Amino acid sequence: MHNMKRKSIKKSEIGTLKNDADLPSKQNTASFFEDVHSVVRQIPIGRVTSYGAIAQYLGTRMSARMVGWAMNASHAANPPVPAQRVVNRNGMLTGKHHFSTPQRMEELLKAEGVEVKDDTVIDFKNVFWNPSSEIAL
DNA sequence: GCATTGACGAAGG
DNA sequence: CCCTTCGCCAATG
Repeated sequence: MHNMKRKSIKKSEIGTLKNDADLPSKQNTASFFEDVHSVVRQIPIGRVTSYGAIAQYLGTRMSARMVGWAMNASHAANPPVPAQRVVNRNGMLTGKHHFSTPQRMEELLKAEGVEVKDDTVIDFKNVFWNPSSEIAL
């Protein structure tokens, strides 16, 4: 989104995050959150993707851990980010504890038509959405 | 400035 | 097939 401001992530949420313009060597940090959020917002309803897939799509320059870490700030992003559609490589809802309630993530997914059992997405590979191959550049 | 942690993932045992 | 180790990069104590 052209109008997306780099402050889509509140500094208070990130902590000591400074203005990216003031950090020449780290100017990608702030935009990294935007990139992650942008990708996650493109995940179709009823589909899910993984942290690693997003990392790979954005370029192998950072690890999948940074994607998960970035998601921590997603709740403050605007427009909202459907964080429930991002699970780990096994389709497990590893980020459930970061929602309002531990069961909230599963509820959201089921409401979208994604079957979940035992904190894992059923038929994961079938509902998996790979940004690297699904997003047309 | 070093050690630990983290919504991860791949590799090795 | 389960568990441990390591790499990844930034934040935190």
